[in-house]
Amino acid sequence: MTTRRSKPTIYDIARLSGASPSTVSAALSGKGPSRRIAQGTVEEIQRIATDLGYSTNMQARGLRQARSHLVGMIIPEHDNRYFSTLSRSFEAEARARGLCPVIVSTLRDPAEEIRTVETLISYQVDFVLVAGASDPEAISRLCDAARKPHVFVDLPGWGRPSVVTDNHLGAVRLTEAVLDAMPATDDPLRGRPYLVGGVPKDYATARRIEGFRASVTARLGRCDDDQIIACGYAPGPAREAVMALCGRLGGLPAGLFVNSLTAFEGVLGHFVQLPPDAFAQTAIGCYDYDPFAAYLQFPVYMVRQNSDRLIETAFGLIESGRREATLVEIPPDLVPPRTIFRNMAQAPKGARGEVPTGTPATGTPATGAP
Amino acid sequence: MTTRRSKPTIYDIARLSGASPSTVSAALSGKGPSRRIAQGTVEEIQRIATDLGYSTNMQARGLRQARSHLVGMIIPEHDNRYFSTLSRSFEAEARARGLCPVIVSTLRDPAEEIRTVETLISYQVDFVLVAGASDPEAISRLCDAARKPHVFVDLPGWGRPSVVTDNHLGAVRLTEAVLDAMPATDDPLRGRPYLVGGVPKDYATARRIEGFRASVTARLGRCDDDQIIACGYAPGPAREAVMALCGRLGGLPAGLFVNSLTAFEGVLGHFVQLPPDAFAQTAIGCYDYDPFAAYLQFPVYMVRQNSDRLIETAFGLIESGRREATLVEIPPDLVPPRTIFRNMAQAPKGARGEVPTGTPATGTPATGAP
DNA sequence: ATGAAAGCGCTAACAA
DNA sequence: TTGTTAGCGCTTTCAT
Repeated sequence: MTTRRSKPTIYDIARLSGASPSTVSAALSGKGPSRRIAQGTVEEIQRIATDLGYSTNMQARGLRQARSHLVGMIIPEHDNRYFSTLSRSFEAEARARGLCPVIVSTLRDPAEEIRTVETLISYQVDFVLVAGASDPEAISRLCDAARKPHVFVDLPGWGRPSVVTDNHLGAVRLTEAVLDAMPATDDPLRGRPYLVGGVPKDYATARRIEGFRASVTARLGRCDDDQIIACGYAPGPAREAVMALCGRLGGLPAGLFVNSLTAFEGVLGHFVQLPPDAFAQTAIGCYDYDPFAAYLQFPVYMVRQNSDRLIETAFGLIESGRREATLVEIPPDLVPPRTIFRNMAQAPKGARGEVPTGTPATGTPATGAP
Repeated sequence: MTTRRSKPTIYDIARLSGASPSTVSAALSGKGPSRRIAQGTVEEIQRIATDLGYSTNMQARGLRQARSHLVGMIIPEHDNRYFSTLSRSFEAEARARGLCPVIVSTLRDPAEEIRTVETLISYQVDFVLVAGASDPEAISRLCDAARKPHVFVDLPGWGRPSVVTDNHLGAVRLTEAVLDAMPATDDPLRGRPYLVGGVPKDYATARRIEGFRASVTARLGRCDDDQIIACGYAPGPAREAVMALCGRLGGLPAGLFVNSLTAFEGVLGHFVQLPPDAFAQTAIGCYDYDPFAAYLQFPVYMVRQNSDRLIETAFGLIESGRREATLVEIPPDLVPPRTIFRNMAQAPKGARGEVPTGTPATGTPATGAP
């Protein structure tokens, strides 16, 4: 094959095959049968195309068809195991449909969110999934103006098709696990569980707080406002918040519900300062799952959202063409700790007694021990 | 603003403003000055555009300009802290240039790599960054045929512009940290460090093995082949490999160099089966960094690659127009453990004596302790 | 300082 | 079974 000076087009193939451009186009996009092109012609055209290293110019096709076969998703950040898992699911689902996934993060910046959605629209993406948006309504306005189908994931849009985790259920399960694991204390302040992290105006956080409150109230009779410390998602403030809390209580609380992985990173930033036995009297849970976080020194209960189902459902909503208010809730899983505390026989003083059972935390089931 | 039946184009704006489409085009793409359009005209056009909610159709622009303003990057997987950090850097760099980032993962499947590159090319991406490719030469052939500038990141391409971490240096540093932390043992087999994970034919793994061997040989006089267990990147095989190793040695080795985060996930899958004091006599290091992995029960030394510099440099190479063989190596950082073992005063029996210093492992510096 | 016209590569109607 | 034609929305000469 000689080096061409520019990319081959269907006109090159038309010339070489003696067929017309439209025949080439049809043959190359699998429309041979419906256009009833002769088998031989199709094969000849394909052969030449392969020879030439031809590939369809998707911009031209997209311009003509008024769509792009691109599908967009916006997420707050890439380097977060929850969102990167959503990305994985989104890619799989897009590919299964022959679409090209475009995943862009917004760093939780509302202005960046808007700009990103505008960009995706100007590339004529076929539709967009919006995960963890901070201003859903602004996004919906934009998409509506451009007639872009869109579905909210993780955080619901107002009166829009949305698919979210059953945050209430997840929070209840996590809170109950923490309550079960909490040691009894006489100290009235340290004896209560606390929730740290999240943005109260976010639907997800609000629902989790409700679940937390409900569980705590059911178990302990009450849940006070100072048990809720919604200091945002970022690690820094979460670290400060936990530090302040520990200062206030004179030590770690008996129970801690951390509301996101990023907040948990911050919490660990404080924990690293504490002596090892500080954790013996504390039960810890984290909403969202990260395999490494599941292996920390102290047992951590985690909530794993069902990424595949969230995304599948979102694609389903898009394809159903729904535009009315719809809120689908997907139940998450509670993942018990997978720490070395599992083997109780050799557990050091200070380790607590639960032997977690339940499903393994990663795909690789733990079999056989020495 | 009334609801339009389809997206407004420059022709709508032309009609409304009385200007011609070409004037509108120029005014809207900042070419007012060079085309010397009257200030007033430009402003009027912009006003109407805003009114209409106009946004450029990038497919049409791209078709005309024979480029897309899209830039592609392929990575092996999204849900891996190393690659997701590369994604973050890539996005930042793309945005700084007014380009739209398209990041697609290939799940380490060579066929998927090829398909993905073909897809990116058919969307006329301006250039592509290739991270962690398993078949760089095939990718280069494709890109060359399409005259697509491309740079390899993380794993070099053969005779192509590439920017990689200084794997040798990183491995030497990590190995030395492990060697320093290794307890002395009489057992000749357990007393040696082992390297687990990676693909020997990968350049990165090969260089790391070289570094490992060099350090081990310098310190211990020799390094045998059975100390290198390159069982791939996936968690499952890594878990099996470590399990087998422990079986062979009758316990954990004194030193363990894990060659990737995914392999480390597998290693932990085995560790979870072991009694807590099993780790007292082992020094552990992991190539690549994950904040949660940095907080595990036992101290873990980690190598953090400089994502921002890798990506910046890659963009630089693209922009310089280089096509010849170039290999830029970026030195990585050694991140000391940030475990609760830091506070030595209260460290339990079995904890080792180093108080790690050096740079904090996350962006949030650890200040003030209770 | 601005307009007219051509054309990027493709597909969809309509002819034949 | 295939070819002809028009046009998607934009940018870019070239004219004025």
